[in-house]
Amino acid sequence: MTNIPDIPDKPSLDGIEARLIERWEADGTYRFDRAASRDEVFAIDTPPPTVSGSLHIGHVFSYTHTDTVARYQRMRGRQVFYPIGWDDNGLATERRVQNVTGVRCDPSLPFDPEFRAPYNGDVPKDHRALPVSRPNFVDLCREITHIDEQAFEALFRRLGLSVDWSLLYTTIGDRARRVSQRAFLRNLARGEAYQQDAPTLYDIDERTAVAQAEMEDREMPGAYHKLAFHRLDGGGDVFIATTRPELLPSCVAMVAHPDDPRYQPLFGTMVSTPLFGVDVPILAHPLADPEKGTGIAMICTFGDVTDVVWWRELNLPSRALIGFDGRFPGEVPEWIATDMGCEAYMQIAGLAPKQAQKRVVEMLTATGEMVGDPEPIVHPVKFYERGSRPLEIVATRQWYIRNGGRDQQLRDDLLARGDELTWHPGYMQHRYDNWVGGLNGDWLISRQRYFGVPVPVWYRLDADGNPIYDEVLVPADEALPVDPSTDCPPGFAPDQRGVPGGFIGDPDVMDTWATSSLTPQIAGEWTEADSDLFDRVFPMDVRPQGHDIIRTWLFATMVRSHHEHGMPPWRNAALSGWILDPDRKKMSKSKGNVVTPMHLLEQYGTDAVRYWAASGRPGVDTAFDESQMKIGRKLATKLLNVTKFVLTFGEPDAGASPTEAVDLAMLARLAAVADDATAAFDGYDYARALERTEAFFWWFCDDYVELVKSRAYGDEPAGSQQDSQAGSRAALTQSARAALRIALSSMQRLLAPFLPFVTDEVWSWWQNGSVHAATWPTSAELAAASGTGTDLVDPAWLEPLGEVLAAVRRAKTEAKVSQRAEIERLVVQGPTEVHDAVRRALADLREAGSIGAVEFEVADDLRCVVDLAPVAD
RNA sequence: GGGCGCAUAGCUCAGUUGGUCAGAGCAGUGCCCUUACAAGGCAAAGGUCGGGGGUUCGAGUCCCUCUGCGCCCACCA
Repeated sequence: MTNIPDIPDKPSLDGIEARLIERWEADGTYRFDRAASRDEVFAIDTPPPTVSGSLHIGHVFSYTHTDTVARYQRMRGRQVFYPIGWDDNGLATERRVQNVTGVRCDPSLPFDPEFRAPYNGDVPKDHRALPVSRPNFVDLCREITHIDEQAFEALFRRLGLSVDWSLLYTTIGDRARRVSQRAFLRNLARGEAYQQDAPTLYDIDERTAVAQAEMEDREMPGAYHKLAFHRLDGGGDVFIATTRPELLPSCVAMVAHPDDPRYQPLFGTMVSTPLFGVDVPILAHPLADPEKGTGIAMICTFGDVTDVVWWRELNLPSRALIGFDGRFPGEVPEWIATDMGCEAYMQIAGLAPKQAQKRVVEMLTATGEMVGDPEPIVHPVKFYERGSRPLEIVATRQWYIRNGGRDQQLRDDLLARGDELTWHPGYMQHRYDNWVGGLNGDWLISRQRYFGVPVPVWYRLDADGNPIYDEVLVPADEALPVDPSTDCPPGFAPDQRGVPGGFIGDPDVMDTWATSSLTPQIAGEWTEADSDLFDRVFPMDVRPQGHDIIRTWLFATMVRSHHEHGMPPWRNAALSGWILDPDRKKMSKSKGNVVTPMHLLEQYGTDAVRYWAASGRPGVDTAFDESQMKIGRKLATKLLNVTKFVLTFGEPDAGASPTEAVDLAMLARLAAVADDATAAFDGYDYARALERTEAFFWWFCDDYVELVKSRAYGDEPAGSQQDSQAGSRAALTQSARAALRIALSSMQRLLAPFLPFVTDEVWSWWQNGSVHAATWPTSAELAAASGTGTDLVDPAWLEPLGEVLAAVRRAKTEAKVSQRAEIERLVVQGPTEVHDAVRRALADLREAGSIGAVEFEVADDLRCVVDLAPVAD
């Protein structure tokens, strides 16, 4: 079982990371066995980090949590499927590439094989982005992400993640594109994916549609403008308050609540809009809020999401003006007929909303149709989460996947799927339920961007060369992945592209979530030729992720799995909290309070940083705290030293086993800790497992080892007092040495998920193989190893024993003498149970405390009287 | 407007079916070169468990309510 110990004279944590990372890789310590069956496997749906983002201490935090669970399950004997991927496609990457290289994509340009990016970082402020072709741009994206991915890999390896690096994938890679397109086409075939021409939230800077899940509200300054609409019956004016007077030319109606007595008489009558003189009806709808503004609103196509609802439910015409470029068209729209209206419109033609608003207000002021000054307010405005200007609503043709946002049955089904998961912590399910319950439309997956998985379809062109969007041409399955901008649909030749009667490729790519929602399928090699992996790993055991992306990643993955497999993609969802800076603000790049992780790993050692991370309980936001890392480093150092100490005694004799009460009690206490840690890990509560193990470990070092070290040395007992600890001195020594080693082995394994480096280092001093391939300790194992079967003594009596030991130390501390100082006489006052406890370990206690005589007195409470020996000088 | 979470020593946090549950670590203080560890060890001190009600023989622990902080969601003219 054991080697000859190979213990350094001066154990050190320095440099162990590099050495062990290399050994793990060479030995395949974390290699997944592809022959394992599903019930032998523990499968993890690892989050693929967005490599265009910055390396963040948050990565260290949450990935460590998952890694501790992976290591635990591996030691429990499961084949751990622990893949890793990089999420590299998508708009985030495009923006990073634009910022770093100083280019922008212009899909109308031809490919330039000689192209080189003008910059590599440090783009001057006054630089105007250089237009490049789509293929050139995509090449640049691939280059930049490759560099980013190497930095991520370096960090994740240094962090000691026990992922199987041979399973590495990227979301722009061939397999991910193939799986993503195949899943989409199957959604399409089943009617779960569809296209629709409808008002869509649109980012005019990025020139792409965005999904509900990607929107966020921001508090923005605005102002109520009170405008006069003129009743056609000559009954005077009707006043509305609006924050967007520039949308006046898009007004299609006015609306008030059906129960509002102020406006009931006007329902069905017409008014003329100020400035533009367009006649619009006054209508009733329950969404109108009598409390807001003047209680009556103008409906524009489209100012906000409510306008879309009104437009749809009241069957109103569309008078949309703001286009893809975010500007008003240069021509007067047909519905503005009056000379004055045309003149007014020309004042804002070609302008962006902000400038248009200024002009419109000036004109309204001039005509007297605006009452009073604008009243400043602060109100929430919808933004793309990565955007810098408010979203506009533009009518466009887009692809959607059904997610229950328009279908109560599907919504209920997906809510029920949420119930099938076990959530850690449980209250996180509320966020899922909340989100699914509040969806107001299907999932918009098409993006008018470039670096992503192409929507894998083409459209027939009619005799005039216009696309027939109802005639969707799909690729053959074996052709996947395809790029419709260069590949041809089945049955067509390249020269038919773009010509009447021919075809045209869909120009869009899919949202990055449309691909990352398939991580179980991508990592599991779903539908891939010659692979039976998927059936061995799906459904997966756990999805670990941040709680902030329940509405996006978790939900999207659930939607895809529900459609494709009719089941949840995992059994458990484990949510990590965020890292807060010491002032309890969320760390983010924009706040400038981000801590980069690599230097921390170098300064404190990986184990120490992992210790800090693992102290953060599941789902709980945790403050960044370097003092915790110092404690973690102390723990790792202590493990080095105590291992060295225990192993110094040499191997116990063959057949030796713990027999002494204090040794057996220590092991019994450890057995309870092992069971506690096991239960905690089974519930994904790694933090609790660590806390219990750590508490035991320090008690073991500070009390137990101090108590038995003299006996373990084999020293002759001091003094001649008859102790209750019977048996030959040699047998007592063997008992201590055996117990120390049994405990050491268990503690190294219990700490291995948290401190993978130092535990494997100390394990290698006396054991074969890696600690990470060793078996997780259990109470049954400890009972067997202690040679007593299950008959371990109740460790409760260790408590009063510890108190007596502390009392002895206290007396010496208060007397300001060394802990080695001799004690002439110790009187233990207390109940007889305390006497019994002390007697069970009397010899150990006397040697540990350098105690001469021990006397006992019966009392209600435990007290010790300590008579120090006279100082010798 | 709806929902969720948090509020325990100066700091970071444990306290899982209500009954040694008032704890740990850090910081601060004091002591000790003790043969595994001085980038260490030992110890003393620190809190009316956010406020107020209630249930109970008994409540950080359950219920109600209030306050503060944070987060998620919402159709925000």
